[in-house]
Amino acid sequence: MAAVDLSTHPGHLARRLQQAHHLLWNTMVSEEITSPQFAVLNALVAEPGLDQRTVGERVGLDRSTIAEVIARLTRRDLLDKVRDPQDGRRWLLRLTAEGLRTHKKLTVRTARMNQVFLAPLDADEQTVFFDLLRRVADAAEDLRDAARTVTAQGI
Amino acid sequence: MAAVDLSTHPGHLARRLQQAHHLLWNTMVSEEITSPQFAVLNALVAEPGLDQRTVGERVGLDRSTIAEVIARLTRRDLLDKVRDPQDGRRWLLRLTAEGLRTHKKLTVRTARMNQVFLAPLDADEQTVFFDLLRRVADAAEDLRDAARTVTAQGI
DNA sequence: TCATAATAGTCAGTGCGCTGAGCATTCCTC
DNA sequence: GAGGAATGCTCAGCGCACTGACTATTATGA
Repeated sequence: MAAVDLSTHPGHLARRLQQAHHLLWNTMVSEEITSPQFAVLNALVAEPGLDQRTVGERVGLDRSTIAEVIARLTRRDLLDKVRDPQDGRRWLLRLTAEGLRTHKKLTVRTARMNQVFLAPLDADEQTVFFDLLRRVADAAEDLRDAARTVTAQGI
Repeated sequence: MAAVDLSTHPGHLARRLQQAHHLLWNTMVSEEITSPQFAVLNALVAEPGLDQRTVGERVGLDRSTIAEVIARLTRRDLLDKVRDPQDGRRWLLRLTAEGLRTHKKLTVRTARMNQVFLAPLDADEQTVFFDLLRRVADAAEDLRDAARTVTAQGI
């Protein structure tokens, strides 16, 4: 009887928002390529030859997750991994021709999907929506980085 | 060269928001009980004796996922499953004393966490934030339901 | 009443996302 | 130049989340 109203819980809303997005993505963009996979393709269009860790940083995925995502994209022949001759620890990543084509195709569909997704909001509200979302996410990420620095110092 | 700015993609922002939330949850609420697990406990505090499918509906999880979440909570002795004597297909769910205690404890911590999470926004902005998030998520869920109805009719 | 449909739940398979441990390579410093 | 720290990556393990196929049970209706 002390139950809480989940609709005032940002975490619950964030999860529902992502589920809704995932569903729309599957029907309007692609059933093969996921949204995080598209983010990786996009990062490599912007900066070809990035290493794995940096790509992960760009799209917000940790080292383990980015490795799996990249493995799937490589399996689909959408990108190539090459050892960095300057640093034998790094894999340098680059889209294949097929990867470029896929990125181009999905960019168009993604734009369409975003319109549908945001249709309930008018233009001003969309601007506010992005602003608020970004500010909350950025602040929480700063908290994380701060916590990591502190624990890394053994405090 | 035709790369897109991901910060204008609601799906990407939703994912980052959830990651940020997950992290804060782990540090401020619990490393054992996850946010979806708490949502299930909460639903059963509000309505004890619900069946699995209905709980899933309340918290926004499909039948497969809710089954796993409930299995974990059962393993931790936070809830009991009993066959419905009226309908042998159903499992009726009810919190244990331990489950109730855990819910109570986490409710307090969750409130604290939400304050920190939303701290970057002032009170008015928080209201707008919830409103926009809810409207987008609701609309997308309606789209899903519509799509399901249509495909179920074989159109 | 008896076949069929609908419903609740399980199971297998795929993918995202995290932590912690471990390996190889490179960098730094003495 | 050699030892130790830092870095890039992999691997194992856990948990969320979905679909599609399956089982068991109940409901429906000719």
